[in-house]
Amino acid sequence: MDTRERMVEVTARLLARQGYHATGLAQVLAEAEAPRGSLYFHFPEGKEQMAAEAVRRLGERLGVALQAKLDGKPDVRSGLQSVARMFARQLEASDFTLGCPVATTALEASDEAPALSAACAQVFERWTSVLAERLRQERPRVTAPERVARTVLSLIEGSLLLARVRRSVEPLKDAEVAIGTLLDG
Amino acid sequence: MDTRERMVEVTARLLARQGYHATGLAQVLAEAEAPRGSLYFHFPEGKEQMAAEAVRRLGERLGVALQAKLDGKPDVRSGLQSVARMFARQLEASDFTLGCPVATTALEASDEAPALSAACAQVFERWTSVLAERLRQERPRVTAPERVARTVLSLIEGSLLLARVRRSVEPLKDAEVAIGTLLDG
DNA sequence: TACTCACTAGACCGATCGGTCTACCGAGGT
DNA sequence: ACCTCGGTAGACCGATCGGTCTAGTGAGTA
Repeated sequence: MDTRERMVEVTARLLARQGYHATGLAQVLAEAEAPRGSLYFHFPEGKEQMAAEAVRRLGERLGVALQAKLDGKPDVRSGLQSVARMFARQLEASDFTLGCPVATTALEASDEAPALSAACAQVFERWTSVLAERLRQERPRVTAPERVARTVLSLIEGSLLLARVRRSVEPLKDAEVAIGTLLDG
Repeated sequence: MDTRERMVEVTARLLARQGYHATGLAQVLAEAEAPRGSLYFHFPEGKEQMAAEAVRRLGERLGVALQAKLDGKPDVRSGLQSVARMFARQLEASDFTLGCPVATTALEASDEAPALSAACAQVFERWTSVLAERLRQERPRVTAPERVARTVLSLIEGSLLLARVRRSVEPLKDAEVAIGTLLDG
């Protein structure tokens, strides 16, 4: 794994856990065992550019996982509920430090780091399309699958936020139930 | 308004807009027109303590507003939908810089600032109870109003996050519809 | 007047921030 | 052998971070 790769990977991990501002370049470089010079060679625009790249990677990785979960289950509903359970497991296993990998960064960036914010928006957009596409495919007659997808994503994001702060997976369990209501109720 | 008051007020405003790490003491002190010494007189534990106080204030303020909205509408459903619309208005009016006033801080604090994180948790708890209480009162037979309240709060928080990042109130409009489904569907 | 004490005022601290700069290394081409 | 050049290495920069410290101020009390 080359230096650039290691830097992106480390940054991604740190962004997911502690967000943008709490992640210093010194920490990234130490964990990636890379010198400072390499950072500005690979990312001429500096920290924000590297973070944007890391966010895109996190987004794609989770996008693929999401796709897989949805394809691996008989219907969208159970697929989404299994996603909620996956997040619950991840939260507990990480002592409530790993929720949505980009949420913290997305909020931090939203009014001072346009490039980073754009990367986050792009990631959310992708997740929404994955979900909407699967909805369209399973339920051809549903109107506005994008809206349904966005609503479910909102619910999951919100419950991840509450769960993390509360240090309890209850909000995710509630969301799991609510997903059923939203899709079929 | 005394010095302490001004500091809390300024901190609250800045936390809502830019979060915890992006809010430096220098900025707070400048905007509050207070000297550095006063900060550590009023908040011996420093920045985190002051931020926790500001978060509690933000929480109570929004809690009261929430209560008022719910009491001022004929039923919980229309009350909550009006809350969603209020947030949509606020987001647009602020050029998408003002969503949930504590969400950014809550995520940032969740794994490195326990006192601050606790204040955030407390705030979310309060909002949940306000909503649950109103639910219990309007629909005595509903089971687990706390769960319903938490679910709706998750949905609103998530849609505020998406809306802010997307710079569009669409997610909030979708949430408004979904609130109806969750409560009555 | 003299003493107290809650509070203001801001100089100062070491640490860390993100970013720049120059020197260097080493594989590939000629 | 020599040069080029993609990339490493890390010293160094000014700015800013949160926090500490001492001096001073001013209203209240005896």
